[in-house]
Amino acid sequence: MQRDHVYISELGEHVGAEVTLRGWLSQKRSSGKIRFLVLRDGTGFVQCIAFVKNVSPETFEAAGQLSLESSLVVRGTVKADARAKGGYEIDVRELELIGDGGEFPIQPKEHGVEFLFDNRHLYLRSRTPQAVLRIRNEVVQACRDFFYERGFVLIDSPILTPAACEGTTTLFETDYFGQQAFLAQSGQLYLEPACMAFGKVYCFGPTFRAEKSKTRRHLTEFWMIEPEVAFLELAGLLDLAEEFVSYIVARVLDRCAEPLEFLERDTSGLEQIAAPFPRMTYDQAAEILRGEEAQKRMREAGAPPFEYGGDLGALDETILTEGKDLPLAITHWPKEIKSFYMQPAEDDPDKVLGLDLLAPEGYGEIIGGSQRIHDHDLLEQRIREHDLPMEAFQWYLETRRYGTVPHSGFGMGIERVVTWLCGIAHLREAIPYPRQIHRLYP
RNA sequence: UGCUCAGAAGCUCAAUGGCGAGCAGCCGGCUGUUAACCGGAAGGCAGUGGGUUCGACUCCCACCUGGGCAGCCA
Repeated sequence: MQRDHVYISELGEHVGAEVTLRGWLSQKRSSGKIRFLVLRDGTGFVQCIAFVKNVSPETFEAAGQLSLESSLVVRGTVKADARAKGGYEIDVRELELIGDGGEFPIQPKEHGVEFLFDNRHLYLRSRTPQAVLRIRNEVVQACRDFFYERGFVLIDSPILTPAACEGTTTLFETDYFGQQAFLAQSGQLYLEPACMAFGKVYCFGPTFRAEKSKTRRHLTEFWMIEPEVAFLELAGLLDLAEEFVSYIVARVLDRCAEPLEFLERDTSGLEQIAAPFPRMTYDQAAEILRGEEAQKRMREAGAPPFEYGGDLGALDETILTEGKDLPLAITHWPKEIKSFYMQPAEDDPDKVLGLDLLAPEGYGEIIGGSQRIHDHDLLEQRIREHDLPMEAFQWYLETRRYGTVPHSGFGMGIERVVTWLCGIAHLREAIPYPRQIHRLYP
């Protein structure tokens, strides 16, 4: 493509030459005879210097008048300068204002959470969101590459779904031409039939949970990537999950050094990550959580004590993973606390072949999955036990009626992974426009 | 939904029951700044409603709005 301008990331190829840059004014400082304009164009930042003797009086005056976030065309000479961040500066010859920045609400200073997210559409221009969202971009691309390279076929699942798959309380309800419909909370039920057609499939899209969660680990709309594989059993699923996570981490370390550094992410732990990960059963985890040490921690934190048979709480997950570099896989869960479609363990029918993968450093669950029940009658029985509307599951049951095979899959929350890799505190930073119980704007 | 914290200038925050500052914006100064610096003017019915008091941003009650934590889960 023929261009008459260059990007900031390309400045190294143009040292000594006069170039045209296009972007936004991200910072400015001025003195009597010299003005510093920091330009941002999406590929980087560069400081442009307007010196009174090198530009016309009009241009010098204009450089002083510019407000933050004004869009600009800058013409000037590229100079290598040791004083410059990034190594280059622009000796400005000419400035052209495209759009005045006005009184830009986001200032180079601290702001409150509410203000920043009320202004998320403008906050995206700041460095921190850009670093996080670039890492998100890499995570998503790595996921797609991983599955593509291994012959998985992308099967997009519907977002508008007819009936409650796992109970309606956590689903957003909507009206579908007079019929009740729900926003999907998982593509899994649609992937299981698809894996009987393509063998290895995955879906990747937004999913919706109407839970009134108010924590740093929850969004009402988030992105989940879900593989589903025919003839795969729990052991193979563990291998797949570990290989998958290792691949993503390696890709981000390889290609996102700059944003990781900007976020001041200590990557020493991430660099250790490679399959296999430590694995334990629910019973083994319970053993640790019922230990003296763990119980004491829970009392001190005022957290509810762990009880055998129950799900893991946030502190439980932290106790199991803190100080560890590798994620932790937990399998063989009590069937009462897991979904109806999970395959029972052969040697212990009270346990199901579920898999949770906990990120290290207390970042919590990033993957949840299982081997699925492939026996028609057993699945039908489970649907009945869970008081689910049998008629809504007829098509799902048919996967088991016609040439059923053991199969397994999992879902990975993209924002959870991004939050962990970035080492940031809150999931809302990891998605461009977060949706939370108290946030539907912008 | 429960517990907890907080609502004051466009933004971020001080102040024993008797209203202040920084940043942004405006005016002016400075040839190397890195959230630049220096000077000046301007900017306020303190979330809403009630109560206590000579007097309430401050103490009490209710409500509203949001943050943090918990549960639920990715």
